[in-house]
Amino acid sequence: MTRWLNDDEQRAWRAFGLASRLLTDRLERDLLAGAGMPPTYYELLVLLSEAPERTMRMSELAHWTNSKPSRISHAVNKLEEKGWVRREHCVDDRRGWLAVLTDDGLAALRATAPRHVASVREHLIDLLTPEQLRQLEDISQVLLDHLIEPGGAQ
Amino acid sequence: MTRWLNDDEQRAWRAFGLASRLLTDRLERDLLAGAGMPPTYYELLVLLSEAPERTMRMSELAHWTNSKPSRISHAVNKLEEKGWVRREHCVDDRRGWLAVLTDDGLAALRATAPRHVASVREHLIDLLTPEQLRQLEDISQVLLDHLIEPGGAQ
DNA sequence: GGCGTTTAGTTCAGCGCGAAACCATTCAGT
DNA sequence: ACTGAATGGTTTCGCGCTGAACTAAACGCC
Repeated sequence: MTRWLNDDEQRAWRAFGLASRLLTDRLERDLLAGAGMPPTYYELLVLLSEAPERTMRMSELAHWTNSKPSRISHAVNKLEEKGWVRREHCVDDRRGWLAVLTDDGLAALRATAPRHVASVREHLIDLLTPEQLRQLEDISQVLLDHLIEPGGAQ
Repeated sequence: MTRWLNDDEQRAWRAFGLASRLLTDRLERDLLAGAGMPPTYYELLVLLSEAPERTMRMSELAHWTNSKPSRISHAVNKLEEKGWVRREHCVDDRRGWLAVLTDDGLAALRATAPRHVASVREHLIDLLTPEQLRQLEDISQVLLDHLIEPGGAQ
């Protein structure tokens, strides 16, 4: 009844599972060592830095990071403590809050980015041929089309 | 000075990063719903079930899961509470402990496996062509050769 | 044999996260 | 205008994990 994995499938799945876990761990360690923050926080700073006015609604941050509101709330708290982000009341909807990237936050991001990019290069990009990189993108896109929830994350 | 990512690299990296995170999350949710345990615990049961006498040293478990001793210690505690694993003193080295998969543990694993395999199929294997699956394995292997620490996990 | 060093494993404090309960504001239907 | 439902965020609690400090047993070397 159960369609078990054959040898090829087994090997591919195990290799992929382990590789993506190790890569994630490694990038996390590098970023933590270099920037004192986890990748998820870094991602928030990147999003804010690319947004108009360096500002985003909490719910937008949750949406674009495919995560739950509570995570954003926790994260923005921590980033606020570090002085990298500040909250502002939302004018047109008094339930909402805006997260604003501060100058210090932008500086921290700029100081960190080179090391992070170098890490991504070292442990992923530069290991693969351009052809493999294209294959990886195609494969990832297939997974994303399947996995992304229609309305984004809640 | 910094070699920034070009567009192709950027897209590949972002797609891969997000896809592997979403896949991990999804498999975790499925497994948690179906078996009441996180994937990491499941992995331990699998390892034990394949080991001679359904038995392994704590340090071996740590080695093969590429993880730290403290994680194994916590995990085996929890699995012991559930009655799926029990500890036995190691005879030839009285510092060490053996983790033994109980009959209940094996039963729990067997009851869970089909749903887990179905989940892996649904969200990964069956989405890809055999060609893509082979590419994914090759790519993963490149990463593993680079990332695996010579002596296993520390 | 005795003593410092290494090794196996546990414990404790703290982190990032999710689920669920909760509060405040806004919206929809009448 | 009023009331019930939906929405935006926060808070509390518990989980799995890590790093560091710690205990106990084994090893190396004289």
